[in-house]
Amino acid sequence: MPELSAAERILAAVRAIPRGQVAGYGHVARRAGLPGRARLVARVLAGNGDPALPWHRVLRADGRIAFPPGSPGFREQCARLRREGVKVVNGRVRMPRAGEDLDAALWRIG
DNA sequence: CTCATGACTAGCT
DNA sequence: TAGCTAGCCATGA
Repeated sequence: MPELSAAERILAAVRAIPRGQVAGYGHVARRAGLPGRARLVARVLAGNGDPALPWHRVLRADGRIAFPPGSPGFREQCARLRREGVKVVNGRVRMPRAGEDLDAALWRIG
């Protein structure tokens, strides 16, 4: 039998993001052993059914929220991030200089 | 099979 | 920073 499915690994990677920190779709995919599958990560998140999943900690590569500004998802993600102390300005998260040693795929915020 | 769509990226201007 | 382009990948019509 196969190991964990791609979706399972992606969900695990998302759950591994510590509170108050965020990661990009591409980084999550890489962390899940699926390099280049950022869009797959998006699909999985869109179809997840776990309310405890910290999906709001996943952002686009440029630090922007992936939902259209003003949409329900956008506002929800914004609210959740702020609740964790993450600064969100204009639908974008303050990113540290994208150092190369961020192989942890996590960006410290504030 | 082809075409369109999307919670994506990287590169260039 | 912002806008545009091409590439990418899974799904569904």
